[in-house]
Amino acid sequence: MAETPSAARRSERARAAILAAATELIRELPYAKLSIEAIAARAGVGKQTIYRWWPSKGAVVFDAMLELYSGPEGVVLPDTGDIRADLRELVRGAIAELTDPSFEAFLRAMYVEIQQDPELGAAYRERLLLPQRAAIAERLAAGVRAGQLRADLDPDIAIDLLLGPIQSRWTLGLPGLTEDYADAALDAALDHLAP
Amino acid sequence: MAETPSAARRSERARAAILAAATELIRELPYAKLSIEAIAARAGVGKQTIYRWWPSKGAVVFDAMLELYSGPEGVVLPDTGDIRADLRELVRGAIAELTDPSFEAFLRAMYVEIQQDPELGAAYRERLLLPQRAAIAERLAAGVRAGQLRADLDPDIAIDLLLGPIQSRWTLGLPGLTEDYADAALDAALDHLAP
Amino acid sequence: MAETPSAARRSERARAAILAAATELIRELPYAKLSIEAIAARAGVGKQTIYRWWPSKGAVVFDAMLELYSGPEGVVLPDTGDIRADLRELVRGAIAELTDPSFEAFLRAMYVEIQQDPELGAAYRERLLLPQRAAIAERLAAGVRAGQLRADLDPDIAIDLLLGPIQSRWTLGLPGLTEDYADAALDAALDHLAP
Amino acid sequence: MAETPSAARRSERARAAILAAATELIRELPYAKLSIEAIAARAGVGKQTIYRWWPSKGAVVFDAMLELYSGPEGVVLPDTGDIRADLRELVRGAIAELTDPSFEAFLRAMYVEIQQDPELGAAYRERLLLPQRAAIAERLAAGVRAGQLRADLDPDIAIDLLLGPIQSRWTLGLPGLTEDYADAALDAALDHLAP
DNA sequence: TATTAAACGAGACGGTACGTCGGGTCTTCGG
DNA sequence: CCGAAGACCCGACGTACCGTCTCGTTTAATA
Repeated sequence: MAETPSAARRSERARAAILAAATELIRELPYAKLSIEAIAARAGVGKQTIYRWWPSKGAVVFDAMLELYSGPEGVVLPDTGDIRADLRELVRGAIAELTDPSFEAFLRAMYVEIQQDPELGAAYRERLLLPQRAAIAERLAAGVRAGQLRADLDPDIAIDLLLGPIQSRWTLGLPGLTEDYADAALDAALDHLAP
Repeated sequence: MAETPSAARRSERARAAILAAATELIRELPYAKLSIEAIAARAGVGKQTIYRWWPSKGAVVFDAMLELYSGPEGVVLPDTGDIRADLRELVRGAIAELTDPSFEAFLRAMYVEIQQDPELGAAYRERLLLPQRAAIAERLAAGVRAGQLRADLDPDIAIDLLLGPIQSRWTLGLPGLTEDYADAALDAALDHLAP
Repeated sequence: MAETPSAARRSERARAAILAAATELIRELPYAKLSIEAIAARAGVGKQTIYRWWPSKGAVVFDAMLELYSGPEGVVLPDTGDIRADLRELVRGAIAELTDPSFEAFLRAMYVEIQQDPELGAAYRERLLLPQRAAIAERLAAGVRAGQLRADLDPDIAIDLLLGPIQSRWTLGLPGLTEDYADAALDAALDHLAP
Repeated sequence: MAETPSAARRSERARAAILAAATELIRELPYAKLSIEAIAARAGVGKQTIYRWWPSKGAVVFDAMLELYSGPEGVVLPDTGDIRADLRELVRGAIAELTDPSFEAFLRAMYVEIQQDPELGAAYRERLLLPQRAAIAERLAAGVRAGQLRADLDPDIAIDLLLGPIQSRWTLGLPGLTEDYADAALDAALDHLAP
C-alpha cells in the first residue's frame, strides 16, 4: 500500500507519526471529516510527505489499520480438536472485533473505501481478508480430515455461511449482534457443515 | 427522508427534476465525485432548493433510489407452493439486483452512507430493508405452516443465512457472485431450514 | 421615489411599517448588511410588497430618510438681519447634522447609493439637495440686497465655499469636524462673500 | 493593505494578476457587481489566494488604485514661483482626475468603501489623502514665505477651501465641474488665502 | 569528513465544492 | 385584488480541502 519512491531514505519517524495521527483521528472524527490536511497537521508533517508515500486517504487508513494487526506470526486458528468450540471462538471473535469501538471505526472506514476504490479493495482482500479466510479454511480442512465435518465441504461456502450473516447484519446496522446471536448462527451453519 | 418545511408549497417539478438528476449522475460518476452542486445544475434548480428539502447528498440519493422501488403494491414474495423454487428465486434475484449496473451504483452509495450517517441508516432499514425482510419472513412462515420448513425456524437467522453470504461477498468485492453460487448457498442454507 | 402601481389600494400600514423598519435597521447594522429581506421581516411584510413600491434598497432608505425631514413647511433659512450670525447657524447646523448619530447612518448610506445609482442621485438632488441650496441662495440674495454681501456674488460658488469644506472632511473621514472648525471655515469663506 | 501571512513566499505573479484583473473589471462593471469571484476568475487565481492577502473587495480595489499612483517619487506640487498659477494647476488637476473615466470608477468605489469600512478609510487617508494634503501644505507654506499668501494661513482650512467645493460637487453629482468652475472656485478661495 | 541529493516541514498556489445568504420573481392563500 | 408568506432560480459569499508546487532545512549515503 506504499513505497513507490526510493524508500531507502524514507523517514521512519514521519511514517509512524502519520499512521499514529490517522489512528487517533479516525477515533475522534466521523470518517468523512477526516482530512489528509488534519492528519499532516496532527503528525507534524508536511502534506507532501503523505502524498509521497500514499495515494489516498484510504490507503493511509488501511496502513494504519494493518499496524494494529501486525502480529508477525500470521493468522492461525486454534485447533483444540473440538471443531464446534473452535468455530464458536471464531464467530464470537468476529462479533467482538466488529463491536470493539477501537476497531469499528477502522472497519467502517475500510468498507466505505472498498465500495469506491477498487485498488484499495484488492489490497484489503489480499493483505487481510484472504489470509484470514485461508486460515479458517485450513481449520475446516482439519475438521474434515478428523471426520467432524462433512467430507464434501466447500470451504468458500462454509466460510460465507459462518461469517456472512454476522457481517451483513453489521454492515446494515441491524441490531442484535450478541454472543447469543453468534451461537445461534453457528448452530444453524453447522446443520450444513456437519457430516 | 424529506418534508421538513411546510411541504404544501413544495414544487413537484423541482422535486422530480432533482431525483432524476441524481439518478442520472450516480450512474455517470463515481459516488465520491457526485456533488450537490452537480445535481442542482443538472436538475436546473438552485442549490438552496435541495438544501431546503434534504439534509445531505445521501438523503437525496436515497430518495432517488426509493423512487425506483416505488411499486405501490408493497413487497411480497411469490408463493408457488414449492419453497425451494421460491427461495431460489429470492437468492438469484438478490444477486441479479446487486449485479445490475443500474442498481449497483445506488446500493454501493447507500452502503457508504449507512456506515457514516446513522439517521440515513435508520431510514434505509425502516423504509427498505425491514419491509423486504418482513416479506421474506412471511413466505418462510407459510413454508413452516406447509411443513416444508422446520417448525422451530427463527426467521431472522434464516434470512441472514440465506442472504448474508451473498451480501457479504458483494460488499467485500469477492468474486464468484453467480447463479451457481446462489444455488450452492441456498442448498447449504436449506440444510438448516428444512425439517 | 415610489408610487408606480395603482397607489390607490396601497396599504398605508405596510408603507409606514417598512419605512420604520428601515429606519431602525439602518441604525443597528452596517449599511452593507442591511437587506431587503431583513426590512421585510422586521416590518412583518412580504418582500414583494417592498419590491412592488420601491425599485431598490436605496430607494426605501431614501424614503425613510425623507420621512425625517418631513416638516411640511419646506426649507427656509432664518433671517435675523445679521448675515454672519445666520450663516454661522447654517454651518454649525450642517456639522451637527452630519455628526448626529441618528442622521449620520442615513447620510452615509445615501452617499454610498448616490455613487452607484444615478436615478437615486437625481432624486436626492431634486428632493433634498437643491431645495436646501435654493433656501441658502435665497438668504444670500437677501444679504446681497442688504449690502452685507458682495454685489456680484455667485450663489453656487458661495454655497460650495460655505459647505464644501465641511462636507468633504466628513466624506473623507477627516477628524476635526467641530464648531470651532465651522467658525473658522465660515470666516475664511466670508473673505470672499463679504463686499 | 495586505501582507498578513509570511509574505515571503507570496507569489508576485498572482498579486499582479489580481490587481490587474480588479483594475480591468472596475472599469467594465458597476462597482456593486464587481465580485471577488470575478476578480479571481479573471486573474486565473483561486479565491483563497485573494482572501489570503486581502480582507475585503475594497482592500483589493484600494491596492489596485495605489498601483496607479505608484510613482516612486512621492507627491510634490510644482513651484513655479507663481502661487496662483500653481494652485490653478492643482484645482484643474483635481477636476481632471475626478473626471477621467479611468480614475473616476476607482474613486467612487473608494468613497463607497470609506463610508462603510473604517479600516479602509484609515488606510486611504494615511496612504493617499494625507500625503497629498501634506504636499499641498508644503507649497502653501512656500507661498507664505514668499509673501504671496497671508502670514497666518491655516493650511488645513486653506486646503479644504481649495478642494472642498470641487470634491463636494463631485460626490453629490452636481453638474458643472469644469475648468471655468475650477478657476472661479480658486478665485473665491484666494480672497481668503491672499495677504 | 565533506558533498550532495533525497526527503522533509511548511505553506502558497489553482481549483472544486461546501453550506449560507440575499436578490428579485413567482405562486398560493386569506381577508 | 392586495398583501403575508415563502418557495423558487440564481449568483456570490467566505471556508475547507484537494493535490501540486516551490521553498529553505535536515539527514544520511557516498566519495
